Amino acid sequence: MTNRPYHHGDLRVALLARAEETLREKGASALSLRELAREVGVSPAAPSRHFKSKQALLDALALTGFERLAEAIATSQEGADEAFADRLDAAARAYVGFAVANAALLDLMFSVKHSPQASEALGATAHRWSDQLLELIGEGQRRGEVRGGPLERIALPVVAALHGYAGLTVSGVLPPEAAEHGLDDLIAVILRGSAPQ
Amino acid sequence: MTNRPYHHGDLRVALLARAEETLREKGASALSLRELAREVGVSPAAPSRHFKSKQALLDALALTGFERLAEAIATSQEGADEAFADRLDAAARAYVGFAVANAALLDLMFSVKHSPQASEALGATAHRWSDQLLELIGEGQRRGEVRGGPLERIALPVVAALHGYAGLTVSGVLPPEAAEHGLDDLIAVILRGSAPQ
DNA sequence: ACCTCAATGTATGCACTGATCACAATGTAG
DNA sequence: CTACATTGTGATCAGTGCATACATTGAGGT
Repeated sequence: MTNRPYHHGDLRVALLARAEETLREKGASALSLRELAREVGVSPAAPSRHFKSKQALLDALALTGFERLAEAIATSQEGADEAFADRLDAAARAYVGFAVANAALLDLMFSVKHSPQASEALGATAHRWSDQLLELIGEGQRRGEVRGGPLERIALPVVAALHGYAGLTVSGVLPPEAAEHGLDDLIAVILRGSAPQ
Repeated sequence: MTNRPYHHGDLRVALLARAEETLREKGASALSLRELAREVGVSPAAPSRHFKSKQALLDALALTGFERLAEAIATSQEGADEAFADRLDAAARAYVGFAVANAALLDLMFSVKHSPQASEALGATAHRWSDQLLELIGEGQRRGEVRGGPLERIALPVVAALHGYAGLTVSGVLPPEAAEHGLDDLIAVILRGSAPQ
Protein backbone atom coordinates (compact mmCIF):
# COMPACT_ATOMS: atom_id res chain seq x y z
CA MET A 1 0.00 0.00 0.00
CA THR A 2 1.06 3.57 -0.48
CA ASN A 3 1.59 5.58 2.65
CA ARG A 4 0.53 8.63 0.71
CA PRO A 5 -2.74 10.01 2.02
CA TYR A 6 -5.77 9.80 -0.19
CA HIS A 7 -5.75 13.52 -0.71
CA HIS A 8 -2.54 14.88 -2.07
CA GLY A 9 -2.99 18.21 -0.36
CA ASP A 10 -1.41 20.37 -3.01
CA LEU A 11 -2.04 18.62 -6.27
CA ARG A 12 -2.62 21.75 -8.26
CA VAL A 13 0.67 23.40 -7.47
CA ALA A 14 2.49 20.07 -7.64
CA LEU A 15 1.14 19.53 -11.14
CA LEU A 16 2.10 23.02 -12.23
CA ALA A 17 5.58 22.65 -10.82
CA ARG A 18 6.19 19.30 -12.46
CA ALA A 19 4.64 20.51 -15.69
CA GLU A 20 6.97 23.44 -15.89
CA GLU A 21 9.94 21.19 -15.34
CA THR A 22 8.96 18.89 -18.20
CA LEU A 23 8.17 21.93 -20.26
CA ARG A 24 11.69 23.20 -19.77
CA GLU A 25 13.30 19.81 -20.36
CA LYS A 26 11.27 18.30 -23.14
CA GLY A 27 9.13 21.02 -24.62
CA ALA A 28 5.44 21.73 -24.62
CA SER A 29 4.40 19.00 -27.03
CA ALA A 30 5.97 16.32 -24.85
CA LEU A 31 3.74 17.27 -21.96
CA SER A 32 1.24 14.57 -21.07
CA LEU A 33 -1.38 14.84 -18.37
CA ARG A 34 -1.18 11.14 -17.66
CA GLU A 35 2.57 11.11 -17.32
CA LEU A 36 2.29 14.16 -15.12
CA ALA A 37 -0.16 12.33 -12.90
CA ARG A 38 2.18 9.36 -12.78
CA GLU A 39 5.15 11.47 -11.78
CA VAL A 40 3.24 13.21 -9.06
CA GLY A 41 1.81 9.91 -7.91
CA VAL A 42 -1.90 10.23 -8.49
CA SER A 43 -4.41 8.51 -10.73
CA PRO A 44 -4.70 9.54 -14.38
CA ALA A 45 -8.04 11.21 -13.82
CA ALA A 46 -6.95 13.24 -10.80
CA PRO A 47 -5.58 16.26 -12.71
CA SER A 48 -8.98 16.84 -14.27
CA ARG A 49 -10.21 18.07 -10.88
CA HIS A 50 -7.84 21.00 -11.10
CA PHE A 51 -7.59 21.54 -14.84
CA LYS A 52 -10.63 20.66 -16.85
CA SER A 53 -8.52 20.18 -19.97
CA LYS A 54 -4.93 20.03 -21.01
CA GLN A 55 -5.26 23.47 -22.54
CA ALA A 56 -6.40 24.79 -19.17
CA LEU A 57 -3.18 23.48 -17.65
CA LEU A 58 -1.17 25.17 -20.36
CA ASP A 59 -3.08 28.40 -19.88
CA ALA A 60 -2.34 28.29 -16.17
CA LEU A 61 1.33 27.76 -16.94
CA ALA A 62 1.33 30.70 -19.31
CA LEU A 63 -0.27 32.85 -16.67
CA THR A 64 2.39 32.08 -14.08
CA GLY A 65 4.89 32.82 -16.81
CA PHE A 66 3.55 36.32 -17.26
CA GLU A 67 3.59 36.85 -13.53
CA ARG A 68 7.19 35.81 -13.22
CA LEU A 69 8.20 37.85 -16.23
CA ALA A 70 6.58 40.90 -14.68
CA GLU A 71 8.39 40.17 -11.46
CA ALA A 72 11.72 39.79 -13.24
CA ILE A 73 11.30 43.14 -14.94
CA ALA A 74 10.21 44.76 -11.71
CA THR A 75 13.27 43.59 -9.81
CA SER A 76 15.48 44.64 -12.70
CA GLN A 77 14.32 48.20 -12.12
CA GLU A 78 15.26 48.21 -8.47
CA GLY A 79 18.98 48.20 -8.96
CA ALA A 80 18.91 50.43 -12.03
CA ASP A 81 19.83 54.05 -12.30
CA GLU A 82 17.09 56.59 -12.87
CA ALA A 83 18.16 57.55 -16.37
CA PHE A 84 15.83 56.17 -19.02
CA ALA A 85 18.65 54.54 -20.93
CA ASP A 86 19.69 52.58 -17.86
CA ARG A 87 16.19 51.53 -16.96
CA LEU A 88 15.46 50.42 -20.51
CA ASP A 89 18.71 48.52 -20.60
CA ALA A 90 17.89 46.74 -17.36
CA ALA A 91 14.36 45.90 -18.47
CA ALA A 92 15.55 44.65 -21.85
CA ARG A 93 18.14 42.41 -20.27
CA ALA A 94 15.60 41.07 -17.83
CA TYR A 95 13.19 40.33 -20.65
CA VAL A 96 15.68 38.59 -22.88
CA GLY A 97 17.19 36.81 -19.91
CA PHE A 98 13.80 35.46 -18.97
CA ALA A 99 13.22 34.44 -22.57
CA VAL A 100 16.37 32.36 -22.93
CA ALA A 101 15.91 30.87 -19.48
CA ASN A 102 12.30 29.89 -20.24
CA ALA A 103 12.16 29.43 -23.97
CA ALA A 104 9.33 26.93 -24.11
CA LEU A 105 7.34 28.89 -21.56
CA LEU A 106 7.64 32.07 -23.60
CA ASP A 107 6.46 30.17 -26.62
CA LEU A 108 3.44 29.14 -24.63
CA MET A 109 2.73 32.61 -23.28
CA PHE A 110 2.55 34.15 -26.71
CA SER A 111 1.03 31.14 -28.38
CA VAL A 112 -1.86 31.80 -30.70
CA LYS A 113 -4.24 29.34 -29.17
CA HIS A 114 -5.86 30.11 -25.89
CA SER A 115 -9.31 29.20 -24.75
CA PRO A 116 -11.47 32.33 -25.05
CA GLN A 117 -12.03 32.60 -21.31
CA ALA A 118 -8.39 32.01 -20.51
CA SER A 119 -7.55 34.79 -22.93
CA GLU A 120 -9.44 37.04 -20.57
CA ALA A 121 -7.37 36.26 -17.50
CA LEU A 122 -4.26 36.04 -19.63
CA GLY A 123 -4.99 39.36 -21.23
CA ALA A 124 -5.29 40.94 -17.82
CA THR A 125 -1.97 39.59 -16.63
CA ALA A 126 -0.31 40.37 -19.91
CA HIS A 127 -1.54 43.94 -19.62
CA ARG A 128 -0.08 44.14 -16.14
CA TRP A 129 3.20 43.27 -17.77
CA SER A 130 2.92 45.73 -20.63
CA ASP A 131 1.87 48.41 -18.14
CA GLN A 132 5.29 48.08 -16.60
CA LEU A 133 6.90 49.03 -19.86
CA LEU A 134 4.37 51.79 -20.42
CA GLU A 135 5.21 53.16 -17.01
CA LEU A 136 8.91 52.90 -17.75
CA ILE A 137 8.53 54.86 -20.96
CA GLY A 138 6.11 57.35 -19.45
CA GLU A 139 8.71 58.12 -16.83
CA GLY A 140 11.22 58.62 -19.60
CA GLN A 141 8.88 61.10 -21.21
CA ARG A 142 8.50 63.01 -17.94
CA ARG A 143 12.24 63.16 -17.61
CA GLY A 144 12.43 64.59 -21.12
CA GLU A 145 14.50 61.67 -22.33
CA VAL A 146 11.79 60.23 -24.54
CA ARG A 147 9.91 62.06 -27.24
CA GLY A 148 6.39 63.24 -26.46
CA GLY A 149 3.17 61.87 -27.83
CA PRO A 150 0.52 59.32 -26.97
CA LEU A 151 2.13 56.85 -24.60
CA GLU A 152 0.85 53.73 -26.32
CA ARG A 153 2.10 54.84 -29.70
CA ILE A 154 5.52 55.61 -28.31
CA ALA A 155 5.71 52.41 -26.32
CA LEU A 156 4.49 49.95 -28.91
CA PRO A 157 7.61 50.04 -31.08
CA VAL A 158 9.77 49.55 -28.01
CA VAL A 159 7.79 46.55 -26.86
CA ALA A 160 7.75 45.11 -30.35
CA ALA A 161 11.51 45.41 -30.69
CA LEU A 162 12.21 43.75 -27.36
CA HIS A 163 9.65 41.05 -27.98
CA GLY A 164 11.05 40.34 -31.40
CA TYR A 165 14.59 40.15 -30.17
CA ALA A 166 13.58 37.74 -27.45
CA GLY A 167 11.70 35.66 -30.00
CA LEU A 168 14.65 35.52 -32.37
CA THR A 169 17.05 34.37 -29.69
CA VAL A 170 14.63 31.79 -28.37
CA SER A 171 13.78 30.30 -31.74
CA GLY A 172 17.46 29.88 -32.50
CA VAL A 173 17.51 32.19 -35.49
CA LEU A 174 20.04 34.25 -33.63
CA PRO A 175 23.34 32.52 -32.89
CA PRO A 176 23.76 32.58 -29.11
CA GLU A 177 27.06 34.43 -29.18
CA ALA A 178 25.52 37.24 -31.22
CA ALA A 179 22.79 37.68 -28.67
CA GLU A 180 24.84 39.69 -26.25
CA HIS A 181 26.10 42.72 -28.11
CA GLY A 182 23.12 42.35 -30.40
CA LEU A 183 21.01 43.54 -27.54
CA ASP A 184 23.26 46.57 -27.17
CA ASP A 185 22.66 47.49 -30.78
CA LEU A 186 18.92 47.01 -30.42
CA ILE A 187 18.73 49.21 -27.35
CA ALA A 188 20.78 51.86 -29.12
CA VAL A 189 18.36 51.90 -32.04
CA ILE A 190 15.39 52.12 -29.72
CA LEU A 191 16.95 54.99 -27.81
CA ARG A 192 17.75 56.95 -30.95
CA GLY A 193 14.35 56.24 -32.42
CA SER A 194 12.54 57.30 -29.27
CA ALA A 195 14.67 60.30 -28.42
CA PRO A 196 12.98 63.71 -28.23
CA GLN A 197 12.80 65.54 -31.54
CA MET B 1 -14.94 0.13 -55.36
CA THR B 2 -13.13 3.39 -55.52
CA ASN B 3 -12.24 4.60 -58.96
CA ARG B 4 -9.24 6.29 -57.49
CA PRO B 5 -6.03 4.73 -58.75
CA TYR B 6 -3.86 2.84 -56.34
CA HIS B 7 -1.23 5.48 -56.52
CA HIS B 8 -2.42 8.92 -55.65
CA GLY B 9 0.08 10.58 -57.90
CA ASP B 10 0.69 13.64 -55.83
CA LEU B 11 0.19 12.58 -52.28
CA ARG B 12 2.94 14.68 -50.85
CA VAL B 13 1.73 17.99 -52.19
CA ALA B 14 -1.89 17.03 -51.53
CA LEU B 15 -1.04 16.35 -47.91
CA LEU B 16 0.83 19.60 -47.56
CA ALA B 17 -2.00 21.57 -49.15
CA ARG B 18 -4.65 20.01 -46.95
CA ALA B 19 -2.46 20.33 -43.90
CA GLU B 20 -2.01 24.01 -44.43
CA GLU B 21 -5.73 24.46 -44.76
CA THR B 22 -6.41 22.73 -41.46
CA LEU B 23 -3.56 24.64 -39.95
CA ARG B 24 -5.18 27.89 -40.94
CA GLU B 25 -8.66 26.82 -39.85
CA LYS B 26 -8.08 24.89 -36.67
CA GLY B 27 -4.54 25.50 -35.58
CA ALA B 28 -1.44 23.38 -35.46
CA SER B 29 -2.41 21.24 -32.49
CA ALA B 30 -5.59 20.10 -34.23
CA LEU B 31 -3.59 18.65 -37.07
CA SER B 32 -3.79 14.86 -37.25
CA LEU B 33 -1.97 12.70 -39.74
CA ARG B 34 -4.79 10.16 -39.76
CA GLU B 35 -7.48 12.74 -40.35
CA LEU B 36 -5.32 14.23 -43.06
CA ALA B 37 -5.07 10.84 -44.73
CA ARG B 38 -8.84 10.44 -44.44
CA GLU B 39 -9.51 13.79 -46.05
CA VAL B 40 -7.15 13.13 -48.90
CA GLY B 41 -8.58 9.65 -49.32
CA VAL B 42 -5.68 7.35 -48.54
CA SER B 43 -4.94 4.83 -45.86
CA PRO B 44 -3.76 6.02 -42.45
CA ALA B 45 -0.24 4.75 -43.04
CA ALA B 46 0.20 6.31 -46.44
CA PRO B 47 1.52 9.67 -45.26
CA SER B 48 4.43 7.98 -43.56
CA ARG B 49 5.90 7.29 -47.01
CA HIS B 50 6.34 11.01 -47.53
CA PHE B 51 6.85 12.26 -43.98
CA LYS B 52 8.51 9.88 -41.62
CA SER B 53 6.95 11.62 -38.65
CA LYS B 54 4.40 14.25 -37.87
CA GLN B 55 7.16 16.64 -36.97
CA ALA B 56 8.63 16.12 -40.44
CA LEU B 57 5.33 17.22 -41.95
CA LEU B 58 5.31 20.29 -39.76
CA ASP B 59 8.89 21.05 -40.70
CA ALA B 60 8.00 20.82 -44.37
CA LEU B 61 5.10 23.18 -43.80
CA ALA B 62 7.36 25.63 -42.02
CA LEU B 63 9.79 25.47 -44.88
CA THR B 64 7.16 26.33 -47.48
CA GLY B 65 6.13 29.12 -45.16
CA PHE B 66 9.59 30.64 -45.28
CA GLU B 67 9.64 30.33 -49.03
CA ARG B 68 6.33 32.11 -49.42
CA LEU B 69 7.32 34.77 -46.95
CA ALA B 70 10.47 35.41 -48.92
CA GLU B 71 8.41 35.59 -52.07
CA ALA B 72 5.95 38.03 -50.52
CA ILE B 73 8.73 40.32 -49.45
CA ALA B 74 10.39 40.06 -52.84
CA THR B 75 7.27 41.06 -54.73
CA SER B 76 6.68 43.89 -52.26
CA GLN B 77 9.96 45.37 -53.42
CA GLU B 78 9.03 45.36 -57.06
CA GLY B 79 6.43 48.07 -56.86
CA ALA B 80 8.28 50.12 -54.29
CA ASP B 81 10.20 53.31 -54.78
CA GLU B 82 13.96 53.21 -54.48
CA ALA B 83 14.17 55.28 -51.33
CA PHE B 84 15.07 53.19 -48.29
CA ALA B 85 12.08 54.43 -46.34
CA ASP B 86 9.72 53.25 -49.03
CA ARG B 87 11.36 49.88 -49.44
CA LEU B 88 11.41 49.27 -45.70
CA ASP B 89 7.77 50.29 -45.51
CA ALA B 90 6.84 47.89 -48.27
CA ALA B 91 8.81 45.02 -46.75
CA ALA B 92 7.39 45.66 -43.32
CA ARG B 93 3.85 45.65 -44.62
CA ALA B 94 4.50 42.48 -46.57
CA TYR B 95 5.91 40.82 -43.48
CA VAL B 96 3.11 41.81 -41.15
CA GLY B 97 0.55 41.09 -43.83
CA PHE B 98 1.90 37.60 -44.24
CA ALA B 99 1.89 37.19 -40.48
CA VAL B 100 -1.77 38.06 -39.97
CA ALA B 101 -2.77 36.05 -43.04
CA ASN B 102 -0.86 32.98 -41.82
CA ALA B 103 -0.79 33.28 -38.07
CA ALA B 104 -0.54 29.59 -37.24
CA LEU B 105 2.05 29.06 -39.94
CA LEU B 106 4.24 31.83 -38.59
CA ASP B 107 3.97 30.26 -35.17
CA LEU B 108 5.21 27.05 -36.69
CA MET B 109 8.03 28.67 -38.61
CA PHE B 110 9.54 30.23 -35.52
CA SER B 111 8.61 27.42 -33.20
CA VAL B 112 11.29 26.25 -30.83
CA LYS B 113 11.07 22.59 -31.69
CA HIS B 114 12.51 21.39 -34.91
CA SER B 115 14.23 18.12 -35.56
CA PRO B 116 17.96 18.80 -35.71
CA GLN B 117 18.26 17.86 -39.36
CA ALA B 118 15.23 19.87 -40.32
CA SER B 119 16.79 22.82 -38.56
CA GLU B 120 19.50 22.60 -41.14
CA ALA B 121 17.26 22.95 -44.17
CA LEU B 122 15.07 25.38 -42.28
CA GLY B 123 18.04 27.43 -41.26
CA ALA B 124 19.12 27.67 -44.88
CA THR B 125 15.73 28.86 -46.06
CA ALA B 126 15.36 31.20 -43.11
CA HIS B 127 18.70 32.69 -44.00
CA ARG B 128 17.57 33.23 -47.56
CA TRP B 129 14.77 35.25 -46.05
CA SER B 130 16.93 37.27 -43.70
CA ASP B 131 19.35 37.87 -46.55
CA GLN B 132 16.59 39.76 -48.29
CA LEU B 133 16.39 42.17 -45.40
CA LEU B 134 20.16 42.37 -45.19
CA GLU B 135 20.26 43.27 -48.85
CA LEU B 136 17.54 45.83 -48.36
CA ILE B 137 19.43 47.50 -45.56
CA GLY B 138 22.78 47.23 -47.30
CA GLU B 139 21.28 49.08 -50.23
CA GLY B 140 20.06 51.71 -47.80
CA GLN B 141 23.61 52.07 -46.54
CA ARG B 142 24.95 52.48 -50.05
CA ARG B 143 22.41 55.19 -50.70
CA GLY B 144 23.56 56.94 -47.55
CA GLU B 145 20.15 56.63 -45.96
CA VAL B 146 21.19 54.16 -43.31
CA ARG B 147 24.05 54.59 -40.89
CA GLY B 148 27.26 52.78 -41.58
CA GLY B 149 28.70 49.84 -39.73
CA PRO B 150 28.69 46.05 -39.87
CA LEU B 151 25.65 45.04 -41.87
CA GLU B 152 24.48 42.34 -39.47
CA ARG B 153 24.67 44.61 -36.51
CA ILE B 154 22.69 47.29 -38.27
CA ALA B 155 20.13 44.87 -39.61
CA LEU B 156 19.46 42.82 -36.52
CA PRO B 157 17.51 45.49 -34.68
CA VAL B 158 15.39 46.09 -37.74
CA VAL B 159 14.58 42.42 -38.15
CA ALA B 160 13.88 42.09 -34.45
CA ALA B 161 11.47 45.00 -34.48
CA LEU B 162 9.55 43.71 -37.49
CA HIS B 163 9.51 40.19 -36.14
CA GLY B 164 8.29 41.35 -32.77
CA TYR B 165 5.55 43.48 -34.23
CA ALA B 166 4.34 40.60 -36.35
CA GLY B 167 4.42 38.34 -33.32
CA LEU B 168 2.42 40.76 -31.21
CA THR B 169 -0.30 41.16 -33.80
CA VAL B 170 -0.50 37.43 -34.42
CA SER B 171 -0.69 36.45 -30.76
CA GLY B 172 -3.51 38.90 -30.23
CA VAL B 173 -1.70 41.09 -27.75
CA LEU B 174 -2.19 43.92 -30.17
CA PRO B 175 -5.80 44.91 -30.84
CA PRO B 176 -6.34 44.54 -34.59
CA GLU B 177 -7.35 48.16 -35.11
CA ALA B 178 -4.13 49.37 -33.54
CA ALA B 179 -2.09 47.24 -35.89
CA GLU B 180 -2.31 49.62 -38.81
CA HIS B 181 -0.93 52.95 -37.64
CA GLY B 182 1.08 51.02 -35.10
CA LEU B 183 3.20 49.83 -37.95
CA ASP B 184 3.71 53.41 -39.08
CA ASP B 185 5.07 54.29 -35.67
CA LEU B 186 7.33 51.28 -35.64
CA ILE B 187 8.78 52.07 -39.03
CA ALA B 188 9.34 55.65 -37.98
CA VAL B 189 11.31 54.53 -34.93
CA ILE B 190 13.37 52.15 -37.01
CA LEU B 191 14.15 54.83 -39.55
CA ARG B 192 15.19 57.34 -36.92
CA GLY B 193 17.21 54.74 -35.07
CA SER B 194 18.98 53.59 -38.20
CA ALA B 195 19.53 56.99 -39.80
CA PRO B 196 23.10 58.08 -40.48
CA GLN B 197 24.81 59.87 -37.59
C1' DA C 1 8.64 -8.24 -74.28
C1' DC C 2 9.98 -9.64 -69.91
C1' DC C 3 11.45 -9.31 -65.35
C1' DT C 4 13.42 -7.42 -61.52
C1' DC C 5 13.02 -3.95 -58.02
C1' DA C 6 12.31 0.39 -55.89
C1' DA C 7 8.51 3.37 -54.84
C1' DT C 8 4.15 3.91 -53.07
C1' DG C 9 -0.13 2.60 -50.85
C1' DT C 10 -2.68 -0.93 -47.54
C1' DA C 11 -3.93 -3.62 -43.41
C1' DT C 12 -3.20 -4.49 -38.87
C1' DG C 13 -1.60 -3.97 -34.35
C1' DC C 14 0.58 -1.55 -30.37
C1' DA C 15 1.22 1.71 -26.85
C1' DC C 16 -0.32 5.85 -25.53
C1' DT C 17 -3.22 9.96 -24.93
C1' DG C 18 -7.22 13.22 -23.32
C1' DA C 19 -11.71 13.05 -21.75
C1' DT C 20 -15.80 11.29 -19.26
C1' DC C 21 -18.38 8.56 -16.09
C1' DA C 22 -19.78 6.28 -11.72
C1' DC C 23 -17.89 5.50 -7.38
C1' DA C 24 -14.82 5.90 -3.02
C1' DA C 25 -12.48 8.51 0.40
C1' DT C 26 -11.99 12.61 2.82
C1' DG C 27 -12.65 17.02 4.98
C1' DT C 28 -16.06 20.45 6.73
C1' DA C 29 -20.15 23.13 8.06
C1' DG C 30 -24.36 22.87 10.39
C1' DC D 1 -22.93 13.32 14.09
C1' DT D 2 -24.52 13.98 9.89
C1' DA D 3 -25.28 15.98 5.26
C1' DC D 4 -22.51 17.60 1.64
C1' DA D 5 -18.97 19.47 -1.32
C1' DT D 6 -14.21 18.40 -2.57
C1' DT D 7 -10.85 15.55 -4.24
C1' DG D 8 -8.93 11.23 -5.83
C1' DT D 9 -9.89 6.36 -8.16
C1' DG D 10 -10.96 2.91 -11.69
C1' DA D 11 -12.71 1.73 -15.94
C1' DT D 12 -13.84 2.84 -20.48
C1' DC D 13 -13.91 5.19 -25.08
C1' DA D 14 -12.50 7.27 -29.20
C1' DG D 15 -8.61 8.86 -31.28
C1' DT D 16 -3.63 9.31 -32.25
C1' DG D 17 1.39 8.39 -34.03
C1' DC D 18 4.15 4.87 -35.37
C1' DA D 19 6.03 0.22 -36.90
C1' DT D 20 5.74 -3.98 -39.37
C1' DA D 21 4.37 -7.10 -42.94
C1' DC D 22 2.05 -7.27 -47.26
C1' DA D 23 -0.07 -5.60 -51.93
C1' DT D 24 0.08 -2.88 -56.06
C1' DT D 25 2.20 -0.20 -59.30
C1' DG D 26 5.47 1.75 -62.62
C1' DA D 27 10.22 2.31 -64.56
C1' DG D 28 14.79 0.60 -66.22
C1' DG D 29 17.84 -3.04 -67.79
C1' DT D 30 18.34 -7.17 -70.50
